[in-house]
Amino acid sequence: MTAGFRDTRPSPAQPVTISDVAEAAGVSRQTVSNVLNAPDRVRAETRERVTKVIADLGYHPNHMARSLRASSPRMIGCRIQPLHAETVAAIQDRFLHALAEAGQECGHHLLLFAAADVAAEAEQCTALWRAGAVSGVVLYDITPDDPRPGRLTAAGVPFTAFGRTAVGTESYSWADVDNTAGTASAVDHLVAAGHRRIGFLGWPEGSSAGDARAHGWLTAVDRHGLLAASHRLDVRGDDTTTTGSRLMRELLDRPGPPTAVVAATDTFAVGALHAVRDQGLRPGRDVAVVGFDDSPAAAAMGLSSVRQPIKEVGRLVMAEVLRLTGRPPGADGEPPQEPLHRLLAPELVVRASSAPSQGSPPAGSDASPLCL
Amino acid sequence: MTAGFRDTRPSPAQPVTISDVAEAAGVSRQTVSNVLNAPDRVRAETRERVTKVIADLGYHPNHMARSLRASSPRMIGCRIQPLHAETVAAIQDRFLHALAEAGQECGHHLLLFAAADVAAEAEQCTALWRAGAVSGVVLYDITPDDPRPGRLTAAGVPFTAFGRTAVGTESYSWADVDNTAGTASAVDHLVAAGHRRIGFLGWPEGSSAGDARAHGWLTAVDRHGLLAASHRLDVRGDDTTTTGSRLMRELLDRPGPPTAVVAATDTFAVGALHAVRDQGLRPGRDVAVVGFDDSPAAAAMGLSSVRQPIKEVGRLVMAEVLRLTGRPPGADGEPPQEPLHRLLAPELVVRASSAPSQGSPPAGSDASPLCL
DNA sequence: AGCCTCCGTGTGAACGATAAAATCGAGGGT
DNA sequence: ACCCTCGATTTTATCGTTCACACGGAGGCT
Repeated sequence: MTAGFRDTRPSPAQPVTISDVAEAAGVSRQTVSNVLNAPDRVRAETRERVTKVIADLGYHPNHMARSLRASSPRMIGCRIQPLHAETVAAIQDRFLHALAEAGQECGHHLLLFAAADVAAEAEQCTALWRAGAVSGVVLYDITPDDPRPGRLTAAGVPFTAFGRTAVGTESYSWADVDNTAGTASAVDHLVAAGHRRIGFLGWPEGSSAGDARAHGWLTAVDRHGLLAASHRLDVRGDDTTTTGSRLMRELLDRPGPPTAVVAATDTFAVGALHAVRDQGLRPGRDVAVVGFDDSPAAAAMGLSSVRQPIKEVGRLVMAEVLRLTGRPPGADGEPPQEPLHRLLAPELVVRASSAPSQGSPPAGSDASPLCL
Repeated sequence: MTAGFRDTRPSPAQPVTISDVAEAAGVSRQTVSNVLNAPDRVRAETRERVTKVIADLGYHPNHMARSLRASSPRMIGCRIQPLHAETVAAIQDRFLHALAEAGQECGHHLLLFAAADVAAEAEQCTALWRAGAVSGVVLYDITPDDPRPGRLTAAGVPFTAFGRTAVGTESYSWADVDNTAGTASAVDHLVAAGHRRIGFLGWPEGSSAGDARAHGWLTAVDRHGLLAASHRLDVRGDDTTTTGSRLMRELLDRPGPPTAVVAATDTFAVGALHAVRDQGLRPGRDVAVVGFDDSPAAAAMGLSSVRQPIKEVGRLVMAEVLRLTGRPPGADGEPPQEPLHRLLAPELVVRASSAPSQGSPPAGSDASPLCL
């Protein structure tokens, strides 16, 4: 049934405290504390003795006690969203992982909570902060008219956002991927490959990232003087492969069909690839496709895609929220800290779906053959 | 730059404590505490007065202080994995959300951390528990020879797993989806539809869920007396649509090709659907396909799929780990608690990819038309 | 009247850790 | 011999909350 009746000593029934260590080492509590927090104040000999006892007893400083004393919980709050779409999900996963990893390096952990909607999320954030359970919070998936930044600012909760609203972005800290530059670089790449009619597949207007991606496509097409040829090749729908397929078929059926498309997500792009092949066209040779997000599926299928530096965003956002919580801005006369506004450049990963003419790439190259 | 220079009162620079409330209400700390934790011990009149002051001052009990006093952090630890495959990711998202939601109902939160591998994860779990940062931990994505349950048991860390190892399952608490029953029900469904040669697409041996799904297919096929016709139709590879496609093509090229396949994941299944259509066959009519996980993609594409009751698993796992942490098993003479072993039945969601003969289903039915 | 009980409230201690201040001993300068 | 400094360590106080107990007054019972 259970392992053994009397454990040797690996799992102490009573957790070992700093006093236990002090007693065992023949010093006072504070000396043990100094060994851990200010080793230079302790004589080398004593330090070694205490360190050994700490290891022997398996002592770990109590997180709650430390947080209480420092009145800093060393926790960053973050909501986990229910599964909306596949794309969001994939990003959420990677973002949360990046946050957790970045926080861990400075001894901070992630406190995850669920909330029904953004209003409930803002309330939760405020409550958690007031209760001293988190020193700050992270927001993501920001919509243009998102109420969260405003409410948290009003409540005085330190936070940093991945993404930004349409207005008021100067008053809070955020980091965002330059979606506009992402789709623009995709267009540049396609133009350089000789394409002149370049379509766009994306969400309907109303999302922050989506609108920026559409805008990047539009301005880049215009900049290359291809607006007249391309501006009718802008189609929108919800983010599924099915819709991507349908939209692409529509485009190909038009009088002046595109020779290349930029998709707002890999999901759209995968759907588009199917549609291309359905029409008996060769993806990458007859019609080029570039996706967005560089999902595992893109790598597997040889789909060119714009890679978001999610890990970097996570690091930045975590670093910023920690900076904000470092010294509360309410403190005496201190000048209020300048909020962070950072736009990170995404990176276009070229694969077979948009560069078949590359010939046989060297082994291990990212431009793997298109196998659909 | 910043909103205002002197906030009216919404964000108190100094957090309001229980003593502040006590002073403002003209009672002692303990009375305020009683109002919150044992209202029946306080006279109604006093209770109302204190409650009002609490609301006015916006008092929230300090989480850290409460945890320290109770020596129970009301936190459950859980690792977040880096993105392995798409399938894992989708499940991870939903599982973490289910956990967070279930925990919230009893005032518990999720502490997320990153770890390079299972060994590091076990170490982190132990450290977090020793440090009193979590009252217990949750494991998931368990492999047959997973070292985590053993190590955590040895360290005395309360935990519950989503999934189980090959041996020793009786000594720890777990909940799992009955993967075997899932693929078996898919086979039953296909047999009922008249299929006799039923293939299987899955991972190579070595994963817990994967082996169980393969086993379910095999035993069900055998039970229906179709082993001879089907046993050579078992193909394996990594979990990508590309591989799914390739494997399906292989199956269809064989002498006695399958008229239906059961896939270990929706990813395999989506790939299989592509291959079917490539051969000029009609998915659902000529060749039936059933996936696993009921991902959003499956719903969108009309792919029949076995749905895992993730939400229910999350609730169960959270409830169990809270039960385990309720009273430490090390306490005096108390009989050790019986660990939980629970197998949850998945549910087959039939859609067009395996039941085209259903004709036009009533509007809103799950058996939506197959649009690939 | 005297004693016990019960109810509402207040006081002291403790949870485990750490910042700040006090203490102690050794050495150095005059 | 005295004072001073300096480094190593201990003592004291504190973070915000809750448990265990003490206290005082009202009421009932003998």
